[in-house]
Amino acid sequence: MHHILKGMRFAIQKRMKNTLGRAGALETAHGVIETPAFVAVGTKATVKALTSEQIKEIGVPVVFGNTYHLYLEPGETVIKKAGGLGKFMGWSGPTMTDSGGFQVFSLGAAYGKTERSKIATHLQHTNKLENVGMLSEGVLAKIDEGGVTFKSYKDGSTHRFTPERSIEIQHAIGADIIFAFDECTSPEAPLQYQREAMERTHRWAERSLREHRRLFSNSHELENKDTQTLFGIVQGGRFEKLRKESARVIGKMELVQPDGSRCGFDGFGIGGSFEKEDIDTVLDWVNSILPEEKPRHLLGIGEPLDLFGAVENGCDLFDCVAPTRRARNGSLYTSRGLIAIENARYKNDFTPIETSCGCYTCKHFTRAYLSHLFRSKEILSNTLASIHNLYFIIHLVRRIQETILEGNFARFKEDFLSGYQG
RNA sequence: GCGCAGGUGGCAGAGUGGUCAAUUGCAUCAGACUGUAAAUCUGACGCCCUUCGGGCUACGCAGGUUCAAAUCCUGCCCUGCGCA
Repeated sequence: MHHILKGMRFAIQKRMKNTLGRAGALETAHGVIETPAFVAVGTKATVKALTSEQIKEIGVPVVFGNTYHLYLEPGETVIKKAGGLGKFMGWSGPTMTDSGGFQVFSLGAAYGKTERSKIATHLQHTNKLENVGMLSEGVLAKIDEGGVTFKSYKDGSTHRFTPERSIEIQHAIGADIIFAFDECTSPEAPLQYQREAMERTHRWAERSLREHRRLFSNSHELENKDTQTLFGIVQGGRFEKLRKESARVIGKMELVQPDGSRCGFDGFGIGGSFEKEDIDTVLDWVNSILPEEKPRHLLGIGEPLDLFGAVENGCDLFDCVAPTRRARNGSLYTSRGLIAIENARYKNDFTPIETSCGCYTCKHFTRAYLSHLFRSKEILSNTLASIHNLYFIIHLVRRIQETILEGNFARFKEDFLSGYQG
């Protein structure tokens, strides 16, 4: 039985002048994503504190689950039996899964570090390989050529991910867009290690692609498997030479199919670690090389101010835990910058978080109420704050998309930046 | 009235002669958070001086012992429990 692989349709509708930015539309089996778009992170098949009904109302275009976490619990077979990630969580829109590559970093090199951000602000570069922490005691992830051996952060049990296993799990989970298994390195990793890791990530990318195709050709279940698409991930840290090399290798990586046709990745993830100031530069290097007709997902970024630069430098999709995590920690977005809702000054502030905001929270509740919910640790605080923050960031990116189409992105950016204190 | 237990920083509650301006939790006041080990984490928290550091006042009240007391002694005040 031979299926024609539909592949993913991505249409660029408008390109910005003098930058790499563009607006487009990405078609999935569960709906069209207008890009640029912000992807809501739903690691464990839940956008924390929100129901699928709520995320739909907020306007979330895609939900981003995590292979490692879903594999640990409830296990991919449960999700497969449920009918896939979307059905499992009662979400009818598009879904994506991360490959588990980020956990190589957060459970490996970053494990136990007070500073475990992938965004470095005060980097102390080193040339010592041991700083990567790949083999040290207590670390929960160990990397070798074949894959990564993990210890569960939950019960300490040992598990192993290979590119093939990650893809197999992602097929079972069944998201519309899945990612190749990669290694996200520490921002502190030296050039030599970054090169090693990048080259390994390239070999893993090819194995991921091969396994993805193999599972398709072996599959007797039609379902919607032939609509699942795979993104390859560009790495290379903060090094120009590596980033460009990675973009070239991943961008043109292809397999020859048994029928003679060639297939590469359906889109690209841009991963890894950055110094805050370098993000735009790195994106410019990478996106000038990646095939422009395919979508690019900037992994794990970002904050409002990061998004403008990322869009101008050619990215189409973004996911970030910031809005939901910040929300749960009482840090709320406003057009003038973040506010810490628990601060004493909001105890008697009976205005909404943002008067002009159209979200459910702002339409019904005051800062004083939110402040009270957080201070008294009421569970509703998480939900109301998450609704607001997600709405804020999703609509910010939606405005970006609209203004690109309308041709006044530059104006919108200027207006936003003039008000927002980062 | 008698017996027993006890009075410590906003609260709870450690400490029971020096290393105590005093453990810890809560509360309070700030800060952090970027492919979620995160409803988490960090810091400050008697007063004064510029940070290091230094000075001052403190463990119910008043005296005392001692080189040295939140810690020992005496008296007083107060609280809880039990007995009359």
